[in-house]
Amino acid sequence: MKSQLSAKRQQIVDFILQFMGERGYPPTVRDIQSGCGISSTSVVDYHLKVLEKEGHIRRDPEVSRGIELPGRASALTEKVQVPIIGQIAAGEPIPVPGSDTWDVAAGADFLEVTAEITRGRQDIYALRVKGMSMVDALINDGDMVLMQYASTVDNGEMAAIWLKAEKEVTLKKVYLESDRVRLQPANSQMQPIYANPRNIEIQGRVIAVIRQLGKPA
Amino acid sequence: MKSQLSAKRQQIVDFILQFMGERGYPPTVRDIQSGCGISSTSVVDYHLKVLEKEGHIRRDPEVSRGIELPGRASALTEKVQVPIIGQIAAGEPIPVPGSDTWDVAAGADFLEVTAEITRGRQDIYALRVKGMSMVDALINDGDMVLMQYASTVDNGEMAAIWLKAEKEVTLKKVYLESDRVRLQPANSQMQPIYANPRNIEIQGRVIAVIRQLGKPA
DNA sequence: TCCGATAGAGAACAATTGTTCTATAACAAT
DNA sequence: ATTGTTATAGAACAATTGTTCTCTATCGGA
Repeated sequence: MKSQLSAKRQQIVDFILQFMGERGYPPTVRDIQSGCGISSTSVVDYHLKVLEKEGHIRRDPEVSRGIELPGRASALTEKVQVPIIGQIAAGEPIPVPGSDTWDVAAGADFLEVTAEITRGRQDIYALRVKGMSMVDALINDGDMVLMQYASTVDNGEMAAIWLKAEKEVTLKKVYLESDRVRLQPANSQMQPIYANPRNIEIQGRVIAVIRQLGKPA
Repeated sequence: MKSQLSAKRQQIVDFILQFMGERGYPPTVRDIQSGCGISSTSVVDYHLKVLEKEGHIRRDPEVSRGIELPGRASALTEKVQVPIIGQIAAGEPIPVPGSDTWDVAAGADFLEVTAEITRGRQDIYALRVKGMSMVDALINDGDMVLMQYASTVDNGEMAAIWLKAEKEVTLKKVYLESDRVRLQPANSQMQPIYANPRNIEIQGRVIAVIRQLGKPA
C-alpha cells in the first residue's frame, strides 16, 4: 500500500507539511504548483491523486484546501507550554509557582510537551534537576521534572517533599501509615525512610520525568 | 486587547477548533454559518472581523479557509508521532524498526511528543521498558525510551547494546578505548563494564527517556 | 516498432468561497 | 427624538480554487 515516493511527490508532501506549519491551513493546488515549480495545476492534481491512492494524503473532493496528512495533523491534541520555573536540588526548597508563572508574557523558558504527557492536567510546571541527589528516584542530573502544585497527594503518588529538620527536598512515593509517613524511593531495591508527618511538607506532585540525551542542538 | 467573548463569538471559536480537529483544515465562512446556525455569511464575516480585531483569530484576506488560531495552529507541525514498536528488556533483543514502522496506516501505538524533544531527528521510535534491569541507567520499569536507529554512535553517547555472548541488551554510554569498549552506566556512581568490540552490537541511539507517574487516565 | 503506463503542459470550466452593499432592529446614551 | 453602536438578514458580486479535457513526451517491455 505504501510505496517509496518519487522525488516530485516527496517534494509535494514536504511542501504541504511546511505550508501547514507556516500558515496553519493547507495549501491550494496552485500554492503547491508555484511552491514546487510545477507548470500546470493538472500536474499537481495528477500527483495528488496518486498520493491519495497510495495513502499518503487524504483529500476532500470539491473542497478548497481539502488536504489532510493522516497521523500528523489529524488529531489536534494540544501542545502545552510548561514553564520552567527553576531547579530542584537536595539542599534547597523548590521554587513556588507564582501568580505570574503561567503568564505567557513572563518570558520564561518553556518546555513544550503534548497533552498526552501532562494528561490534560492544569497548572503544570517544570524543574530542572541539579546534582545527583535524586538517583534513588532514578532521576539524573539535568533531567526535567514535571510537577503539579499540590499540598497533599494520594497514597503511593510520587511527590516533592520538603524535610523540615533536614532542610532537604526529596522525591519519593508517599505512603501514610498510622502515625508515620513512609517515603519510598522509586528504585524499589532501595530502603524506604520513615518520617514524622509534622516534619514533612508536600510541595508538589510529580507528573513526569523527561531526560534528553546527547548534546543540545 | 483580549476581551471576554460574547456567547456567539465563543461558539464560533469553539466551532473552528472542533472543525480543525475533525477535518484537519479550517472551515469556510459558510461552514461556520451552518455550523453555528447563523442566517447570513455577512454575519459570520462581521463576527470574524471582530474576533480578529480582538486578537482571538488571525485571517488571511481573500484566502479561502484562511483562519488561524494563534498558539494552537503552530502546534500542528511541531508534534511528532513516535511509533511504539515494542518493548525492551534485558534478556531479549530489541525490535528492529522495519520498513513499515513509520507507515501511518500500520495502526500501531504512537507516542506524541514535540519536536523539541526529538530535536528534529528523523526515524525515531519508542520502546517501553519492561522490568527493572535498566536501573543502573536510571531507567525504571514502564519508562518510555526514545531511540534512533544507529549502528554506530559517537563516543559518550548512550546506546542500546546487544551483548552477544551474554544475550542481553543494556543501555550504556559507549566509549571506545584502544582495544576495548567501555560501557558506562548513566548512574556515574556505578562501575563501568568493559567489552570486546566483537562482542557488542549497537542497536540504536538513546534520544530521550520519558517517565509518566501516576495512574493512566 | 508499437503500446501502455507515467509524467507534464496549457487552457477552459465550474464550483467553492470571501467580500460587499443595502436594510432592519434593539438598545443605550445624548 | 436623535444618534451611534451592535447584531442580524438577504442578495449579489468577484476572487479563489478544484476539475477536466486535449496534447505532448519519455521509457520499458511485448
